[in-house]
Amino acid sequence: MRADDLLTVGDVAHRSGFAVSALRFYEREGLITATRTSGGQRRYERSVLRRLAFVRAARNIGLSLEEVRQALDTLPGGRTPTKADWARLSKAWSARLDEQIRALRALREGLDSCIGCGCLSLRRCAISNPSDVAATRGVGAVYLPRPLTEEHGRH
Amino acid sequence: MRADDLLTVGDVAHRSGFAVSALRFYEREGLITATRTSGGQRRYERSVLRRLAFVRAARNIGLSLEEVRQALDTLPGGRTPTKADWARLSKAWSARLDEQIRALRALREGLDSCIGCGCLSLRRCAISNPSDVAATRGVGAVYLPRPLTEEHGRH
DNA sequence: GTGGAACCTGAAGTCAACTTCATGTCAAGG
DNA sequence: CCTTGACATGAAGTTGACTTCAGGTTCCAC
Repeated sequence: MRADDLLTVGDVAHRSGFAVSALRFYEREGLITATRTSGGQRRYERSVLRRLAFVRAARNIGLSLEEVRQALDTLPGGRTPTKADWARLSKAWSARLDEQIRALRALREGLDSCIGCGCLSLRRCAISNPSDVAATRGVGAVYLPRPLTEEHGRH
Repeated sequence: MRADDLLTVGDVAHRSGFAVSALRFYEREGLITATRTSGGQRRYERSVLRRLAFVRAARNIGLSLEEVRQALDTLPGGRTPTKADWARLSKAWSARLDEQIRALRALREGLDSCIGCGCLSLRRCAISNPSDVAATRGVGAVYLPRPLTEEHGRH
């Protein structure tokens, strides 16, 4: 960290928990931006940390990078995102999580009714037929998040 | 379908909802087996359908193919699996689903407490720190299933 | 006995989200 | 000034779960 309050990739990696390679990747994908030194090295504003916190949170909820990018794009260009911005975005996540939980419960419900019956029929078993599960609830695609990783904790 | 009750790949693909290419892949991976005609074409026993129902169900729960393979390997070699066999295998899923639901709820809980607060801090926010969420509940790795796909319905 | 759908194989491609590599440049403490 | 750790780049590799491709073979209803 240096006198002016710009951060190097190393700083940002350390403080965000993302690998340097991931930061470069995110930049290519348009999720974050950086200024450059005269020598071409990246320098980040402090606000990138919040943006990255957003990215991590969204990824944990199960959004793809593309979705994260789109969400970030709806943030007002110039100014720092406000609480209202954050609330708007996280509200959508809430519904998404509800949906995910609902889908899992439906699956669990089906499992309970299947355990011991040994049905596992391609036609009848709800566990083997998740699209039916979703369909009977009148919902379209059901998205569940990728596995939560542990890799990013204290280190 | 032919007189003897062996099924062709096409039959199995049609009735299981898996693509022919997936069936060949599963065979290479040791999830299913097939006999061959004198000409080298695959012929499946009817029981492969139940096995595939298991695969689909397990995948929906969120197991990797490797895990599915291991589970299937515990099935008794010679005889046809009984209901009890299938029940034993699917019983473990219940805990797994519970764990997944629990993890999602923890996430959702954190989200609720975050909405509107705009915290999104890398250090403080539970949504940005799922490993903490998992840790405080005293559980190890938290696995969530891959997205449920719709592709497999009527067609 | 034949036409054509269905089948065969190994190799390569796909997708997401990154990581790793090879090779070369920058920055700053001593 | 110089060393050396941090940084730069584009290209290629990784993983899981398949799909697609190219080029040939089999099956079986007519």
